[in-house]
Amino acid sequence: MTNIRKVAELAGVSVATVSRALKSPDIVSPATREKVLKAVDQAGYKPNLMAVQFRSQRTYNLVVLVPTIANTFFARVISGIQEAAQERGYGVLLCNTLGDEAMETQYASLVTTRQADGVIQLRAFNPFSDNAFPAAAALPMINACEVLDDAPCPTVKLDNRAAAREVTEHLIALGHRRIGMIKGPRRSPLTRDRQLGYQDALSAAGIALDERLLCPGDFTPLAGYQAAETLIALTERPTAIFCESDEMAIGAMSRIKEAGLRVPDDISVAGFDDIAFASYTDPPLTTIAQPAEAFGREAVAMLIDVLEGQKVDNLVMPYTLLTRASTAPCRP
Amino acid sequence: MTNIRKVAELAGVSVATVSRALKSPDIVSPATREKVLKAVDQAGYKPNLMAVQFRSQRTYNLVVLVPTIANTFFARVISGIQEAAQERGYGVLLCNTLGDEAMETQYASLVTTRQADGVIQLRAFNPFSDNAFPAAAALPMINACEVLDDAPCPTVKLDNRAAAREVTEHLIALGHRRIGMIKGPRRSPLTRDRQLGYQDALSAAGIALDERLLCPGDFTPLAGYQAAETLIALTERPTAIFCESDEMAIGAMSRIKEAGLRVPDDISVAGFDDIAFASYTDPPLTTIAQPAEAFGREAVAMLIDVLEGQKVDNLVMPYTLLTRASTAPCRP
DNA sequence: AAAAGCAATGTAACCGGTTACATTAAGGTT
DNA sequence: AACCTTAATGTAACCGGTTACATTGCTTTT
Repeated sequence: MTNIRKVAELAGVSVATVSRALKSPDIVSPATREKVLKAVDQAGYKPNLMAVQFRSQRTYNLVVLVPTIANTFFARVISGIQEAAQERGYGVLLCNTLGDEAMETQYASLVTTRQADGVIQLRAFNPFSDNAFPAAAALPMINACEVLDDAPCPTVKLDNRAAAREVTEHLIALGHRRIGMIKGPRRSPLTRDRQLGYQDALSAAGIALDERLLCPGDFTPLAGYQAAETLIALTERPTAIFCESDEMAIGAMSRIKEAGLRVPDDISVAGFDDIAFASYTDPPLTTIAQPAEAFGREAVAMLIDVLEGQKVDNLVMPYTLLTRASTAPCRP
Repeated sequence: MTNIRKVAELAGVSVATVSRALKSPDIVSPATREKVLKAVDQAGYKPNLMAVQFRSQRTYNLVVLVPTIANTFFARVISGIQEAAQERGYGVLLCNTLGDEAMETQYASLVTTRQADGVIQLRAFNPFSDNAFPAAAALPMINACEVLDDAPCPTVKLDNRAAAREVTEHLIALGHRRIGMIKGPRRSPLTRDRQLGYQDALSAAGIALDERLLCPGDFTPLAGYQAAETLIALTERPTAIFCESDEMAIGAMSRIKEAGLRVPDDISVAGFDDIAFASYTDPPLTTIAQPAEAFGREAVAMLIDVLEGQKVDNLVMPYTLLTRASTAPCRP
């Protein structure tokens, strides 16, 4: 394989000169530069980036820990990450963790073994919390989307509590008073915040919290389907359901219709995320739009700032309530 | 940072012995091994894998070129790739190409610059076709899912022609004779094969091909929505529509209902891929199930075989027609 | 007992770049 | 003309592992 020494030989200069001609063209004479470039061309020389990286101790790779790539919201976040990383000359090492903490820890350790420069964690878990890592060293990481309360690093998130409150207020404004909620995984701070927002709206409207209206889920259509089954089986069934993800909302609508009920006539349904399918469901889904790609882009920008030693502040992203046909006035 | 020399010093042995104690424990004496392991532990030593990779000229990274990660079918394929790669000790460098050939070429060149060992291309394009690459060298690559006719590498694909024929035969068996088709991008061999299968079924049933029933699309819900608009505006509108992807089928169903028509009563709809939402649409979608994760796993296995110098054969994956409620007998 | 064989370990070259430092040559100053 | 400055280039150390080859010391063979 052609290396820098072959090129140097071909051009009749030293390897240092070749390196300089390519990296800092301004400090070699035009004539030499010309010679070197010709030799590079002739030899079909491409620098062995592994050697470059090894020398500089930078890989220009970022590890991304994603709970599940099958969720279209995360797919969009990853799109944003990938785009921004590419622009800045970084590669993206993807890890679909499925919430497996051992796997997250293992991938995060790519940073300590120098196969990656930093980590973007999209789940509320500190992959460096394992004993294997030196507690002292703050390893380069950004926690985005689903954020730890005591994250050991900068974070990018949504004001989930405010967003959930806004959806719930929308349903209350439509006259609903029995509002079910299909939640995310129990231990997630994201789920807790959204439930708090839901409760904020209820208590502001003077509606008592009914625990039976709260169903756990895991963000999949199946979970939404099953939770809806529970909710419509209640003796006093809800007239509206707020789902913590569009995927669950789609599952819930499917079950509601299967029971012979209509959306929104019998039950209004609201989701969260505004995935691509949200405007193509029947009826189109009322939901909270999150700037998914921007989440990814910002996380990359912040991580690179961290890697470059700059000070980085936490970021809160904006959201929008999109009112579509799946929510309508309550008909008693 | 602690390196192998520090460990050697601490253990009172040479660096070579440390290296051997870790890599081939059987060729050092038990006593020495013990000493070395203790020193490793004490120093908190982790090998710098960048150095290892540099030395061995293997990165244990695979580049994956995916047309769009936002498509849930590809998200599943990537899951499979990631899982298999992880098991075999490889990382996955993801590139969401959006069909941009320059980007694909750029990422593929990571192989020539030794930042990755091989490429899995999920689109019908040879990223090494650029002049920048030496034509002679067959670079390690697998072409999966959407496969080139003259792929310069092993391939994993579906028998798209047979699958499309089976869907179309299913519709014909239900009595449909005017069957619309919402296709993929014009130049894709995958689209061509599926159209051929569609035509095979038609001609076997003695139905003449009507060009007006063929609409191009790009696999997104929006494309399906728009194509359906065109189809239902025809003076003699189709009684069934075969979509080349579930995402388009979902868009199409949305437009059909918007027009006040019912699925399947007025128009049957069939998709392709069996994405997670396919069973939660209203009505649930008849479709072709593809083993998406298996595609990914097989591609990884094949690529690693290639990297290890083994001979690799092309692979054809199985499919299944899933008959759901979106297709029903034709009512004239 | 000398020779041969072998296990365990050490020495140092090596991978392919980058870069601190040394050297050379050319131009400018007094 | 001697001295200084600066630009251009060369030399070689360096990053952190791996491994071919050399060395040492012990055991076995004849």
